[in-house]
Amino acid sequence: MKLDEAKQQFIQSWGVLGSQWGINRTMAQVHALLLVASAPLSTDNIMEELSISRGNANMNVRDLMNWGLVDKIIVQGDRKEYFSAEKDIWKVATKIMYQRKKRELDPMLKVLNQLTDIEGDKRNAEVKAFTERIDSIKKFAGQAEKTMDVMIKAEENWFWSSFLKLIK
Amino acid sequence: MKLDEAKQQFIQSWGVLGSQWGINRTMAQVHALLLVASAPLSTDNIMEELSISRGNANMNVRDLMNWGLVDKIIVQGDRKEYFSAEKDIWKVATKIMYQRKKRELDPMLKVLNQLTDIEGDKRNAEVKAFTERIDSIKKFAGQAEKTMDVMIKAEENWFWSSFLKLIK
DNA sequence: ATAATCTTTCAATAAGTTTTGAAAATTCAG
DNA sequence: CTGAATTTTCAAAACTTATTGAAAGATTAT
Repeated sequence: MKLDEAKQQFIQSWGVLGSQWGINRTMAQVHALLLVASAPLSTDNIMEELSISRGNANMNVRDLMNWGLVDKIIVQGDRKEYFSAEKDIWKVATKIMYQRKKRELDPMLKVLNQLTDIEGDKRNAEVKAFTERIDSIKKFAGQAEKTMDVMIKAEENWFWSSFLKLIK
Repeated sequence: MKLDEAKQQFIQSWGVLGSQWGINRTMAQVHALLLVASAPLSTDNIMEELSISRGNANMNVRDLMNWGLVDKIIVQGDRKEYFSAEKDIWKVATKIMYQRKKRELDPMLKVLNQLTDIEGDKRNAEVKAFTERIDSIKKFAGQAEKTMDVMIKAEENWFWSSFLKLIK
């Protein structure tokens, strides 16, 4: 396989994966493009490489910057802005984890916490069953949140080496 | 808050969360409904409670059964089928993890493995940079997969107690 | 076998999401 | 300040995914 072919392949596949992940397909493609680019790219480069509109390119690059996956690069004597992706895969993963935690876990805990204090007899079987179910979900979500926090803060080697020791 | 109100609240919120997760909103609502129901429900019950069509109810219940999150219950002397959700939250979580691994991680590894063997000089800086980047992603995804496999197979107490020891 | 009851399928439609492209806003050099 | 270059916004259009509901397919009681 030729290098350019492989890059194309990677970009397309990353896009498909992204959509299976609930991440916008174009955002995933822009990310992939910047990941395998040998130098920072401008909005025009991105538009051209992915055959997408200016608005689309701009929007997705900005989302990627908000996720902390892409940085803006200023080149002296050039009006255009250039963009470059974080290349350390552990950092990429923790940043994605952080976003998913924020979008998935945190709202869940928020909702669960609003669901305490049911009116009526606490000894009533129905009330008890419901409260206990919600509590077990809450407890679980709390543990998951702690785990993700640890992973997000962890240094790569520390985390994997400890984990592998643990599961051995 | 009244019990029925709290249940409604939980169902609606679980649905919203589901869609933020890339899980079909109705599927999440059906799941939530069955999670807090005090007895198994029929398709008609589900249609009524969630104000959805028969086709929709049927389809989502079947998806939930495929995920292993819901079981069909047969009641003697009743033609209708009833449905009941897995209540053990750890089992629910591992089943969801399994589906996500299948949809997200496995295809990623498949793609990455196709991207080896780039033609041309292996000492060429561009080729080298690309290959190394793909390899680091592959290595990472492989670790993540192993970790999820461990979690999916793990018994609840074993997993949390080990993990908490680790992060302490 | 027949009819009643229930489940499944699927084409049409509705709802939701992403993309475009042109206009508005911003930035910067002279 | 002016005007060229660039980025940002956003309403409309294209595309994608979910839902409906009626018809077809199963299943069971009589």
